[in-house]
Amino acid sequence: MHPLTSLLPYSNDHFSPSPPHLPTDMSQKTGVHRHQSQDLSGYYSLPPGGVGQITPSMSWFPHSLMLGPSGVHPTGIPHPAIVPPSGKQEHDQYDRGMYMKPQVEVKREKEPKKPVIKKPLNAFMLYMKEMRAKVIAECTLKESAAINQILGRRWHALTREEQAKYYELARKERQLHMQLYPTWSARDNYGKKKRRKREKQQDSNTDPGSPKKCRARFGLNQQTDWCGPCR
DNA sequence: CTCCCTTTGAAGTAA
DNA sequence: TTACTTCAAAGGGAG
Repeated sequence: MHPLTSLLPYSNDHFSPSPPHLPTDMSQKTGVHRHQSQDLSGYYSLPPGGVGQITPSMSWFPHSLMLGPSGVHPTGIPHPAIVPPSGKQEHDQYDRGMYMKPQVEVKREKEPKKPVIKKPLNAFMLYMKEMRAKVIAECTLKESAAINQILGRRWHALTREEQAKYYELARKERQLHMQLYPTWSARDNYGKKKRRKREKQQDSNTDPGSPKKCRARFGLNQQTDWCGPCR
């Protein structure tokens, strides 16, 4: 289970700050302020003097300062978005506990290199995290690309209420992320991944592009052009 | 080793 | 504004 999401009391909608029928997320841009997110302290029972006091200048912080000896954030929330900057940061974070690796204590002399703070997961990503194992078990597939296609279909097959759960969860992830790293921006990770191809995703006629774009272009219903044992 | 693939959604950039 | 791009996860496959 996602160490962060496991903290989120989304088991029910009793808190439901917004109607559950939509991915209502307008609040994040319009209402919520980066330093004073009203409702979060209640959700995560942040100690007074916890993240609420994070100053913009502390947007990134050496683990030695902000994380306890066990790598736990002062709030007690082991946020998984922090990933050691060294080596590959893509396939070894979150549930492997690697984000807790005390990379500063290993090589502390050198400049403490900013820890990589990853993007918060969106609703679909959270859904994938939760359902991936189940799909793999059902389908005997292993390749993530194939699994993700199935998950994409299943995502669309969900009811609005079912999706709303993940939208709500994602909203909280973003809010928590915002509290923990007030000055973080998605821009920070731009260009961190090296891409081999892509270049120019041009020509809309000969190259249909991704299924998503293709469906959008032709107005296809995603349900229709799928078949196979894994539905 | 590292990147690609593949999905959706959030957020960034460029026009 | 609008359109396009990048990155979040994941793990087998490819280079």
